[in-house]
Amino acid sequence: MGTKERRERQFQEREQRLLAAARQLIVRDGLLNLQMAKLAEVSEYAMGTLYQHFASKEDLLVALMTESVAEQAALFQKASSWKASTRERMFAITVADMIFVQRSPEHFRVAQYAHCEVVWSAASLCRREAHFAASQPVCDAVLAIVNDAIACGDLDPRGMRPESVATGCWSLTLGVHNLVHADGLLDHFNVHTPYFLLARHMQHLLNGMGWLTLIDPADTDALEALIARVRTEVFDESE
Amino acid sequence: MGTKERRERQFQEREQRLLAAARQLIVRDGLLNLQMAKLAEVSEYAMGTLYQHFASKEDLLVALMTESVAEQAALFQKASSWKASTRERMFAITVADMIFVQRSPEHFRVAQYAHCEVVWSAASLCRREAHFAASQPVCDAVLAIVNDAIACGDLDPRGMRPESVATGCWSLTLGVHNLVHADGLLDHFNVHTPYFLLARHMQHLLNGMGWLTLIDPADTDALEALIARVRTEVFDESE
DNA sequence: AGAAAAAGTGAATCAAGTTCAGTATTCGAG
DNA sequence: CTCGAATACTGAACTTGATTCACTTTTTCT
Repeated sequence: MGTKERRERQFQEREQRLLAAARQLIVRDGLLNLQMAKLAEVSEYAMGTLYQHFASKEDLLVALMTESVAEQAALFQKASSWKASTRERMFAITVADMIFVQRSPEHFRVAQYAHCEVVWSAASLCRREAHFAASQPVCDAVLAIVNDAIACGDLDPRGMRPESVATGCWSLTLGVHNLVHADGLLDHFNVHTPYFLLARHMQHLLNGMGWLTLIDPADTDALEALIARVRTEVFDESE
Repeated sequence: MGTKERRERQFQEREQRLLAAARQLIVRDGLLNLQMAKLAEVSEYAMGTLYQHFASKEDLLVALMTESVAEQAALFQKASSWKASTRERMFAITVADMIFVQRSPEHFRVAQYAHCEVVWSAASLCRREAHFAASQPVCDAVLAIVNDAIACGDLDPRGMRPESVATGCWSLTLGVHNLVHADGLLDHFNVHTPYFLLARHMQHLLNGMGWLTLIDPADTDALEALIARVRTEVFDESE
């Protein structure tokens, strides 16, 4: 009989509901004010029940981040399998990230926090492993593009392994996310459209690697147009 | 009489001793295990005395980060005022960062954590302002190079403000720091010399911006040599 | 010297995460 | 359908560690 299976499924469903409730609380009150007791209250479960799902508060945060990463992976997949040149597909990854940040504004704050030693090491091993597993498709989507580019001659890696190529793009993106989320840092520094700037610097980086077809990063109109095109063509987004 | 002044000076000295003790505790036991009670014990002051200096534990962490930033600023100054081409000076900033991470391995973990909303917003306003103030020389050192490069024609910003140029380099660097400190992420991703890779990607980025004199990032021997040269020539480091 | 002010102390308080003994529900055999 | 076992759920009690504040000690200044 499927009793066991049904139980398992209901357990998973509840976990999703808990995560959704936690996410809502974070969006509403901020990460700082997330409390297990409040989560228990709004989700209408007892404390003990929460702890059936999450070994600790930190565990919950890692789970939350992992859930978001699955969404990110879906966007990256779309970018990766777009029928376009490898250079355009790589750029589409950056656009995917821009869209992701827009759709899940809380994700990056959670991820930044959850990646800190303090939180990460307090999460259970299996959550951490699940997070790695969920991140794999994200990596794969990017690596597929890099490999295609090398295979078709768009990119001469000149001794770099595909992972090393990808790490450059990844770092640049991650760095911008960090700056954006560090309080009023960028305002203080007079940078007001960080993600457009990311797009431009990504083009600098790709040009610098010699990834064909080179484009002119200074042509901001063309860059805007490209972003808009990717948004509609790959992600069915208007605006 | 200088009673007030002496008091003030002794208070500052004690604060430095407290920060040093906290840093030692973090290095020894990890950020996770930093406890105010332990700090009180090793520094031989009472709890209440600690709280004369730091409004909260978070406040202490921000203070710790600010202290490190001053050290970073000193390294960046050296790089910025090096008598060399603007391109070389800009690259020296990256090397300064590599040295900084080496010298203060705990800094980045603390900074990553302290920049999270959870910690940052729990620190006192004046600590946060002090942190901005301490960061200013770091920004200035980089901006000076960008401005010089524009002035002497090494770099055509093509519509970017100097801050935007700097933000690209900053993001790339910050992103690498993040990846390095995210547990076993890079190992898992098969990247084993992240800071050398950073150097290479920085050259890609600078080349991509058209920052003269262009160099060949694929010539890893030359890159190693350049790093070594900057280390000895600018920072009096052997090895 | 001695009163007032300032600085220092650490036990008590408080907040929030975590546990677990007790209660309720579900399951499956008879 | 009933009942005992197994499983799940509950929330009050416990624990940990940050923070406070009534009290003590030291310093200052007349």
